[in-house]
Amino acid sequence: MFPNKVYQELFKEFGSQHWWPKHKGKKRPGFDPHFEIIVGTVLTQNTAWKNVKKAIECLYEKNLLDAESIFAVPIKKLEICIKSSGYYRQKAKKLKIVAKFFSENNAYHGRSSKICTKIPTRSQLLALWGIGRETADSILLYAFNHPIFVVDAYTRRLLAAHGQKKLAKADYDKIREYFESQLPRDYKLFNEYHALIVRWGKEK
DNA sequence: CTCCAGGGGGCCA
DNA sequence: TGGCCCCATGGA
Repeated sequence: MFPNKVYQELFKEFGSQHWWPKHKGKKRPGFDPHFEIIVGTVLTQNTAWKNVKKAIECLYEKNLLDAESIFAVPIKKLEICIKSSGYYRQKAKKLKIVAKFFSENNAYHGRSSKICTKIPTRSQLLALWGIGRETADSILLYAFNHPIFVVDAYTRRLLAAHGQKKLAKADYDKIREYFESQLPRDYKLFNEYHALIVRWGKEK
């Protein structure tokens, strides 16, 4: 397949998907929109976005949409708040770990006036319990505008649908490197492409 | 009723 | 490495 050509076709069919950023700090004044994206990447693991939205709203209402607050809040309260996103015990633990990482790295302060500029490395993220390759890459791409191609189950189906049966079953990083080698290294392109692939997959 | 969503960790051969 | 199983809610 020709990744560039497929992208054009998908965009022509579905248009812009408006994944992240969903709002640039306007919807939640006082909170760093980047950290909300990071929370979203964790909560949406194998979960419908609709269920995640409720959880994020709850976190916002309880002033828990920044690293320091999540790090400090009792985990039980966190669990109750994110219950709608499923796997809520595991995800509460994951959010705690992620919040600890970003507060210790002095990356997020929860206030828009101190937005993060320090980009974590992929291996730093992968070292965190609960952060696998797809989530790490989603954080880098969607929260930090780092041009890395996010691979998921739909990406494999897309490859298979275009005759790349072999590559579709290959290792995550082989697929990622394939797309990255075939496309200009543009974070906006990667952002939209992954979202379009998911949209395509849901269309079935 | 079943199936699955914007995955990842643990375990075992 | 690769294949299972588990985690859990909510909508179709």
